[in-house]
Amino acid sequence: MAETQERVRRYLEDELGSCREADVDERLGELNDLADALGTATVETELDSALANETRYTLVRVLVAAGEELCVCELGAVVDVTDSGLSHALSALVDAGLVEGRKDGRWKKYRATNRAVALVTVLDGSVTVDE
Amino acid sequence: MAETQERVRRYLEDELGSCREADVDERLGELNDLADALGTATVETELDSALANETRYTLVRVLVAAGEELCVCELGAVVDVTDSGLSHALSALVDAGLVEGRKDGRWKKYRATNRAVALVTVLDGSVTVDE
DNA sequence: CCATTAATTGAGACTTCGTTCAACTATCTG
DNA sequence: CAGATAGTTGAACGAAGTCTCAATTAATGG
Repeated sequence: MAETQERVRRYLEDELGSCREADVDERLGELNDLADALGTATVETELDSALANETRYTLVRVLVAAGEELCVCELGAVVDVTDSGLSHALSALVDAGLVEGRKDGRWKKYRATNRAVALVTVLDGSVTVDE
Repeated sequence: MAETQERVRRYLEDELGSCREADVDERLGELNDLADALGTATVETELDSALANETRYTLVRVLVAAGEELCVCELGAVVDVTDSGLSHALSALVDAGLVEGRKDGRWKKYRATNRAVALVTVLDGSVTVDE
């Protein structure tokens, strides 16, 4: 930490030609302001984590593409895990707010939430962003 | 698999009142078409994985917020890992196409790519999607 | 009310991640 | 060229994640 400050000081000296204590402090302040504006980082990391697994990602995308509720038994035809694995995956997606479940007699149906639709839409698009 | 087909068959019988073999086949076909349209799933899972960690996510967001190159030494002031950990994180982000690095004398500077800007922008927004 | 089926839960095995430590490369400065 | 500094690399280890198995709950139908 003190170590880090020293390095930034030398960097600024290099960049600015000269450098006072105040400059280092100001720059570190700016950097911390940037970081502080990131209060929701944890929430969004959890969101990403939910999609950072092929089973879950496929489930979400199928549900988004379907645009309607699908039965667990139908989802089982789409991913290659046991019933148990499927259930664990769906429950993780519910926790992340990407999917909602509804029990219907002896069947259970899941559908994508608005958030899931928004996210998947953008992820699809982002891959083709030119740079 | 054969097990899954049986269950879907019973489900469709339940939903439709009756059900022929052809109906099951058709439904399974539809589901597989949905899944097949997801060819890029792996790529996007990797994208999400890159952001599914607080260190990396913070780095990307700081770089996006900064809107300019930042020196590794400056980034070190923002996340709480060793130099080595920071370097590993940045290299993972480069692999994911979210960040680009440039060597400048004895310093190294990183900046966010367009893809990173697009993704972060949407993730910021998605959290406030009402449902 | 017993058997069957849909789905979930928890425990445990196995894998993948994230971080640090130590060693290394490259650049600058005297 | 010697010493210091910026940053990277690879090995290693603990933590977290993902899957399966076995047991369990809940709904249905004879």
